[in-house]
Amino acid sequence: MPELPDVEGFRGVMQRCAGGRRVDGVEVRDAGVLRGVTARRLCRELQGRRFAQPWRHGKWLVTPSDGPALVWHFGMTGELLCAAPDDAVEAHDRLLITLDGGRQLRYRDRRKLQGVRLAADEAAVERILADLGPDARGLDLSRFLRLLSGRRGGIKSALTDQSLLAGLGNLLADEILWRARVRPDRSVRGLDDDELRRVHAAMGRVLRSSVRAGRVPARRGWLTGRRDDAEPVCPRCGRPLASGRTAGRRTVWCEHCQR
DNA sequence: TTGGTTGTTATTAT
DNA sequence: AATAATAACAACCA
Repeated sequence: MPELPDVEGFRGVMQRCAGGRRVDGVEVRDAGVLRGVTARRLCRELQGRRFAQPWRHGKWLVTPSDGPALVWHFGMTGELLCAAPDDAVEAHDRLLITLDGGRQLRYRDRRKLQGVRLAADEAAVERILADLGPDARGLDLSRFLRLLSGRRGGIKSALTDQSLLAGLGNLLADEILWRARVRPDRSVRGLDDDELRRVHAAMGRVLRSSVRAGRVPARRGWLTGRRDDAEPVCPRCGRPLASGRTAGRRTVWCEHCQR
């Protein structure tokens, strides 16, 4: 799941559940989600700390405290939940953080492709996020055009390159390009001004709706709502959708609508 | 059993 | 130097 909109949702969960709260207990149920920190040290460093305002960059969530910060990445299957401590713990709840005031933050992740890091200070956070481009949300047109100018290679691989701009994943990239009527395998250099503007405008609209929904919505009017159908058709023209591999990922597009 | 999956990273190739 | 392709990571589902 987690692309920019999902992580933005987790930021909200974090803020509502843990903002201003103190850590009363930490339970690591599966240390496989800890990156560069042992369960012992995580518990020791976090115990008694008070969470401050969480923030997001791309697909990363940073949750500072009056001590160290936690830096979260959700991989393909991670999520952050706010629970009551006596709610049943599920099989993939890997980390439980009990807060004062009677709530519990839970990191649930089936595949454990990413996880949680501990950053001692702001500089350590910056080091973790150092290779990311600017956040895709709120990127204005002129900055967007500047980022893409001189870029070789395909538009989809550019959009999903986190070091170029941060936050877009496979579903968002396909959705944006479908909306902009641009084929995913087009080279960036081959796109004219109008096409680039359309991609930027589609990015803005898709992100706005997706952030509101907390995910890329699988609505029937969206490509994302069709791509997993047995015989998917374009929501715009009704013709069968094409599917293949671009930038190493499954890619779905409409041969008729996207040029 | 095999293939596929919304994530990143390392390695190799172009 | 940049980009692209591939496998690996891990777990599950069809």
